[in-house]
Amino acid sequence: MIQTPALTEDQAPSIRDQIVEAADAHFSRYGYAKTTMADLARAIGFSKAYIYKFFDSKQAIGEAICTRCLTPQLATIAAAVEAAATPHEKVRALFRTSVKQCQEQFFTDRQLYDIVAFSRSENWASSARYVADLNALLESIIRMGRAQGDFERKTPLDEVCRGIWIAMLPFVDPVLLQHNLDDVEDGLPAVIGLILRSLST
Amino acid sequence: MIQTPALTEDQAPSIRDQIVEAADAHFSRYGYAKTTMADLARAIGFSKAYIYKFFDSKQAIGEAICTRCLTPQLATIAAAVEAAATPHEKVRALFRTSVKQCQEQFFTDRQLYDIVAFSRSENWASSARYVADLNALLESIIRMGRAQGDFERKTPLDEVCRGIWIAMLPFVDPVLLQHNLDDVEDGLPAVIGLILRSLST
DNA sequence: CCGGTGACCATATCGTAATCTGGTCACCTT
DNA sequence: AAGGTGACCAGATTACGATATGGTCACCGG
Repeated sequence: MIQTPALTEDQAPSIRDQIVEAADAHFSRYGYAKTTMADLARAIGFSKAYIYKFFDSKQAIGEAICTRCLTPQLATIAAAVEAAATPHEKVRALFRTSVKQCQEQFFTDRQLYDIVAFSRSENWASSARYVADLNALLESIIRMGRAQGDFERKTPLDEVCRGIWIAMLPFVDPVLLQHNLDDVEDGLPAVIGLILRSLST
Repeated sequence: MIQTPALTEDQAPSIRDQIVEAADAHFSRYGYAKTTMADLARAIGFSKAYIYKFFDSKQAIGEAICTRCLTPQLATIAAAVEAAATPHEKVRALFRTSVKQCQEQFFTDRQLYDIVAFSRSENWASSARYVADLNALLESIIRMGRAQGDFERKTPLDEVCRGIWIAMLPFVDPVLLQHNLDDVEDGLPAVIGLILRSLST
């Protein structure tokens, strides 16, 4: 199956890509709500109706933008986890960089942060994937930690992951993080410490 | 200093009490926002201005109602903690009954629940006291658990309490609890278990 | 002085008519 | 058929005057 046209070396960007690019620019400048489909259409020089040949809805475009934000964040987190030596350190790295990424986006790209937060609160597919991936990563770390004998093994794996995720919610959920920004400095280490102690044998 | 008039056995309720009573009735029927000071005034048969001789603001009345809700809840929680045998059980009792109280109020007195939630989100004195009291209770339990050798003692007490509180936020904060009602059944035991494991030696 | 109030003000809230926006569809052009 | 569009619609949103509300104050009667 041919994946892309791939006719020329630096081919003209596909219409779809143009839409995403325009959406990124507009969303990050004016926000999701205040950007209209007409704005996007004008930006790419086609009619509004044409956009619907590539995206089912405005939300679908929003999800694409979210994925665009979230994918590199996930990669950074995965890299940090990779770089950490012990399972303990990996758990710490997972949550510390996860929160740091969120915070950074909050201060540099407030508009996009709001979209991501909204996406999370509405449980869009883009956010659902991100959450699922983070949880899978967490689970794999705990599995490894158990295999190496660093973590306790009595509690059901699912329950442990569930508990950790909920405990981290105030920092890991963008909507909640907004209200807890001041608590990150002191509170985050406290919760991570709590989690690490709960995992220890 | 004389605390109450205390002239007759079942004396006429003080104006202040009448106001609180009327507020309780109106708030729980129509909600905080839709109850006007004029409504309250009419209910007690005095003028609106007169209410301000007893309360500085509508919010002050709201706080009185919150305290009225929260005080018995706190008593119930304290009793449950008292009844529990071990520090482990006391921690479990603290959070289980705390959440149960919230849930019950949510289903039986939705309007009042909303006021309490609002009070919490705005950090009114009524809620601040409740939170402070719960935290003090938690701290005393952990102190006892440490003294008895049931809980680990390395981690600073403050940090432990802080971490536990934040981890429980999704269930202990009325605003968040609303969005997590479905997660209580599975999630709450998971988080409490997590906390208990983190406390163990 | 104590118990109590009507009239008043700035702001919040509401009702609603006008406008805007997401989304659809028949249809056009090449 | 493939690429593309204007015109249209129901419901969301806005603008804004009218109304309602929290709060204050000078003042009244005994």
